[in-house]
Amino acid sequence: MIKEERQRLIIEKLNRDQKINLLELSQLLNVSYDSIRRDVIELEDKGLLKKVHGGAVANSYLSFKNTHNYSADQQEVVMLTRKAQKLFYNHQTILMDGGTTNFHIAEQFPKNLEMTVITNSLPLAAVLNEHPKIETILLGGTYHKRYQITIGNQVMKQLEHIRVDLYLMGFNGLDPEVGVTLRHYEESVLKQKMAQAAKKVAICAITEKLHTVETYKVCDLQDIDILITSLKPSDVTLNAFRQQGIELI
Amino acid sequence: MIKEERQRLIIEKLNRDQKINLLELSQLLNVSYDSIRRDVIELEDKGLLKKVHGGAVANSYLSFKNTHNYSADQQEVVMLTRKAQKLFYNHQTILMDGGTTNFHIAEQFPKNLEMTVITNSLPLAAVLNEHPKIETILLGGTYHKRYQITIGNQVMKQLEHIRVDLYLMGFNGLDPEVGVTLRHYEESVLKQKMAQAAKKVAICAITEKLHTVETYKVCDLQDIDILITSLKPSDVTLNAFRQQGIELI
DNA sequence: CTTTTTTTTGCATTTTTTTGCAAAGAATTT
DNA sequence: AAATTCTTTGCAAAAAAATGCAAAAAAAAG
Repeated sequence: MIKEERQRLIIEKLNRDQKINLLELSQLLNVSYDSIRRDVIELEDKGLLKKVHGGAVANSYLSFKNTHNYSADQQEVVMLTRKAQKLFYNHQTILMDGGTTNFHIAEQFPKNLEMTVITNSLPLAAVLNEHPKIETILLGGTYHKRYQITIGNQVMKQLEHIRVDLYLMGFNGLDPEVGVTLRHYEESVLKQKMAQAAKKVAICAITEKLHTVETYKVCDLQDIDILITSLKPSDVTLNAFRQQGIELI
Repeated sequence: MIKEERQRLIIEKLNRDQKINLLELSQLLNVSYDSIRRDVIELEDKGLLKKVHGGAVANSYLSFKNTHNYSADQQEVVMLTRKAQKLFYNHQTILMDGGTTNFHIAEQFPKNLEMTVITNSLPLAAVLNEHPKIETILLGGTYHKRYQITIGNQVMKQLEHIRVDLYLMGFNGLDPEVGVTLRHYEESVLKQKMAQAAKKVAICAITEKLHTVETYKVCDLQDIDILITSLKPSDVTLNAFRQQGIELI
């Protein structure tokens, strides 16, 4: 039995039962315990499950948001959020705003990461509850019910007193010509201010958002320092970004 | 059976029954009492439930609203939150902090109530999502994971620029002699500031909290303007409050 | 078709985690 | 205040994980 087949079976069983037991599985598939364990390690690296003592569980096992319907895009998001983890290390202070991508990145922070996160997103603050070593600071302001973030003058004011190592910017569209664009005006202004408060600006772009242009412009390409993408380094699309001296991950 | 599976089953049972008993559960799952207890401790650390003597109860607002078998306490809360609705009318600006009582009061706001609510509680902001005509303003600051509120200097600063019609204060203990007391120091200071920012201060006290004294004092009885209680107006306990000119509901 | 290189696999050893137990200490009830 | 019930703590046995190593299998190179 080849490795790929085993791993496929593991994922299938995991989807059925929501959990697997290593010993049981090794007997079922008639391979050594170690092989199964190594398979599970690989699958965890791919972000397809979560390893626990004695077995593995589906990724969203104990979380509130297991209602998230995983689409075809999901695979790319998982990969991107895993890549994004390279940006974070202990004793940093970072700024993160709303958006599902940022939410997923925060979800995957290592449990022992010691960091300060400043945000205007309530779901983000909620998810950071799971990370005891992360200090969360919430920017106060008018609460926007749909996006579940705070916006407005008060947020802007607080940003004036803030200087962070990194700003992880959520956005709607990214285009080599136009720059970063957004659907919501108030947010676009806010994000400009946030970018000014950070030493470096990073964005995490699923392929779908590349070459997309929305109504309100946030900033030019040159204002971005780091781009996380799932495209291969050889992809011609990335040349424009490279010319601007943007670090690619 | 792996730990994660047990923990999932605990959470599931908890969501069904609203409470669990450790001994019963250890027999049901056929593991030692200690294992269950350790699971419950872990789950409490993750904020998924609250440990009590001999068992655990569902943690928050997330679940206990859709249950029908309210305990005696809960029935009182329901009655009190109904009474509290008299305090609110259109075009007011009110200040509300954290705590389950305030949460339940906000839940029961009429859907057409037009009001501005300023709060430092994330669950409160979340529940006000259901009330389209209420404008929510969130006070920013350091996020306290356990209480799910913002605290600290930044909150204090924002309060300096605020003047509201009513402050609905959450608290732990109320005593005619000592005044209003709290378990958490930082919060007690914050509440003092909040009281100063309001024209009137109201508190909503279940009978259990009357004559309870906690570690940190927030304010004297005379700083309270309105008390919502389920005691009958004839109750002698209330005389002390009446003498201070506190309006009783 | 060999030989070399790489990958995969199973096994033994060490290290870590989990688990159940018992005794001591708190809290709750009677 | 005594009795009961539950918690906490330390400990040791058991279970599982990580690590290093060598044989087997597969892939690549010659």
